[in-house]
Amino acid sequence: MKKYSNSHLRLTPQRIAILDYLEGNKNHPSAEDIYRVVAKRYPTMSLATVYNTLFALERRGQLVKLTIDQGKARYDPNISPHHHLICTRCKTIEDVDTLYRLVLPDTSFEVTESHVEFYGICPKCSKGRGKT
Amino acid sequence: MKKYSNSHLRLTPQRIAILDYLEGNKNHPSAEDIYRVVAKRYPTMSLATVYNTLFALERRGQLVKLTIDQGKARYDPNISPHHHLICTRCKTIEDVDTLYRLVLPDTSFEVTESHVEFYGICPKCSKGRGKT
DNA sequence: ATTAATGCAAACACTTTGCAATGGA
DNA sequence: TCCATTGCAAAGTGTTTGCATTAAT
Repeated sequence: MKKYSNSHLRLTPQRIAILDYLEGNKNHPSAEDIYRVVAKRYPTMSLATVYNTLFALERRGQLVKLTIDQGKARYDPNISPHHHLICTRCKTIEDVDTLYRLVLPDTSFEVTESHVEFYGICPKCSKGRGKT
Repeated sequence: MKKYSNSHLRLTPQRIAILDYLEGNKNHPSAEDIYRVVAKRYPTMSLATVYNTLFALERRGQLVKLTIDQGKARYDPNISPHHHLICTRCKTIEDVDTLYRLVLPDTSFEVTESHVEFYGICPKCSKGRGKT
């Protein structure tokens, strides 16, 4: 929550709960994931409020909406440029902080950002454990 | 259609229409896009049939489902490894055939494939034209 | 003749919207 | 006080499913 304190968000208890959950979160949760957790503490919480808050944060650039999952958005509070490692078996998404210098042959396209997705099998799943 | 002729698909007129439309298509169409086009020629065509065919092709590895668009899958008949250039204004997706050699620091994750997404503004939109 | 594919509608999953009630600033 | 936010429910998208009918092999 601290890192968001200077935002111009109206700090309702619901938003504080969401911000607290998101702070430093590396799980790339979906709206539903977030809802499930914060609803425990705030039983009146509605999914619409979660979406509302996520949208507000996204608009302020304090959150990144990932389109990695088909049909379900995942949210990433880590706004520094980074990439993702996606296990195709257990669907876990992990951060990759390596900086890749990717040069595009087509110079007439103004690239503002780039994102690398690595697909494969994570160590857990390789060992036959994984699969949620 | 020719390139799919050796697949084990039951070749119904509907599938032939879809395969014809997909052949060499560079537009990364959604299921709805495909439906709109093929339904002109086959008025009885149903969206479920489009999904059915897309799934069959995907399962056979003759088509790639892209998760670039939030909430709407896009399909790519180009199955050779390549990357994408996405205009954030007009949402156009263009292919990038450059081969990037991306080395991952984490060696315990078995990377099977990687995909680079470049976001930015395409030439058309830069010139103030774009925006569909 | 077999059996997969079609097409319709209904079901689903995720997200957005409308709006009266609430409560931060 | 004022106006953004909440929470509920309803509506909106995109996708999947069930099932009787149809048709490719």
